[in-house]
Amino acid sequence: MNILIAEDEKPIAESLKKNFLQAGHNAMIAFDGLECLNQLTKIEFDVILLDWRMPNKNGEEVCREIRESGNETPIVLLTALTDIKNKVHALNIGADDYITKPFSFDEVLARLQAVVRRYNSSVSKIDFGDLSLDLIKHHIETNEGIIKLSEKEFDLLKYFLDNKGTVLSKEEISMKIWQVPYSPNTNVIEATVKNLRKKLEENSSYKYIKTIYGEGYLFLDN
Amino acid sequence: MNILIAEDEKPIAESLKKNFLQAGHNAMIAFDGLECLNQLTKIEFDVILLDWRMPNKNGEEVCREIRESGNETPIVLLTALTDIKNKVHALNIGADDYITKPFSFDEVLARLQAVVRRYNSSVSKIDFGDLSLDLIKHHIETNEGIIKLSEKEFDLLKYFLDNKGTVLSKEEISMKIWQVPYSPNTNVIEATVKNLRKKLEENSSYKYIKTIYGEGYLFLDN
DNA sequence: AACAATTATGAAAAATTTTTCATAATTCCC
DNA sequence: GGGAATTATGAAAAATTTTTCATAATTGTT
Repeated sequence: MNILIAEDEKPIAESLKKNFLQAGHNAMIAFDGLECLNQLTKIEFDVILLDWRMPNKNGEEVCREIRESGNETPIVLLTALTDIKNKVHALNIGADDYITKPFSFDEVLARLQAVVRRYNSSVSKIDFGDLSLDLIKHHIETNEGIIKLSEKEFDLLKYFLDNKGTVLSKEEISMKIWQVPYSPNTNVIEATVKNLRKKLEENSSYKYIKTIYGEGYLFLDN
Repeated sequence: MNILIAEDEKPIAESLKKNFLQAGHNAMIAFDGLECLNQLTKIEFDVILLDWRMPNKNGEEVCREIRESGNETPIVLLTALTDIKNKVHALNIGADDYITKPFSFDEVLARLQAVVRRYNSSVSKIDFGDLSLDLIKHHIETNEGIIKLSEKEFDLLKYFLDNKGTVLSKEEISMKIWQVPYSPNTNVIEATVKNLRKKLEENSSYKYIKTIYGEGYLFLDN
């Protein structure tokens, strides 16, 4: 996991970082609110551990600004306050969880992992190469914008993504996407592959769909 | 929200119930672990508030059994222990959150709502009436089978479901579904509503989409 | 290299979805 | 109840998607 620690108390921040590294994760420290927001524009984190009290924008402001910018990275608030109103409040301004100081490192890690687990299972996108398939909106998102997909193109791409790295025969593709046994007197599959390839290759430098002569198609990420 | 309170201390359970009802929710009490499991086989709840210490199976056992039965209803544990090991443990046996006693009612409610919100956003189907919209496959599932939806029908239905109970003006619908400001010299909205209504009403006895004359459309479940 | 089998592709045809149009039905308000 | 405004609807037109067709290009085999 890639963790951003936003905490102005140096000993706490560094002890957390040390423990995260030891547990096999990656962690960076931001010593105030502005630095935290700044880091987020540059690097993508899996989770943000955010102190409630910080110089240059406090946790609440930072939390709100993160959400307003459309960033949905899970946030866990670290609060020294026992004041319950703030805890309740935290969940309402877009934080995903909070931990009351003093805390044990085990508790912090368990909370972060729980929050990340929930977030990942709630995400309805599949990333591949430099593209991302939105499973709800049925389109591809790129750095440049949106690629619209027809229904058949979406179904085929999703099938490829669900089976990347394995060769899919025309028989399998036909059953899954057209719900009919493969028949050689149509070439809808080839035609659809062609159109999907075109959309992918016009928007990415990767060549995702390989042809395995005599066997089928193979989808690769890299 | 439909809430199951599993708590053996009568005053606590009943005070919680009273407060939930007052806040406009529905709540039932199970006074021990077995009763809790029993209730769950009969009624579907939105969230379970589970005391850690209970006669006839404690919170941990109940939590584990609920998950083993395939039930994914969000669970919030209520724990009198300050023992951190148990808190960490709670998240690992399938609970979604926990609250340490003593708690304020506001905190309990905020936690429950946060957990339910997260759960709902992680689910890829939206149930309404006797139908269910599959957000990935873009079709409706009924007891009798599948209703295919065109893209515009899906978008519109999802928009209705995301805003059920509130009147949506044609201006709002036009912006959201067609990405253009509403114009009275087209009637695509009416036409699409008509087609969607037809599919819904051919497959359900509910009349989901109400017309609010001069204001817009209102989607209702019941 | 030559041949057969397989895959790719542009363009046309067919099918479906989306939108428009003309008109009917309903609601609101006096 | 009558009239204006709003909404509903069937059918046609337009746009898009899906499939087919004819042919080109590529691959594996000998």
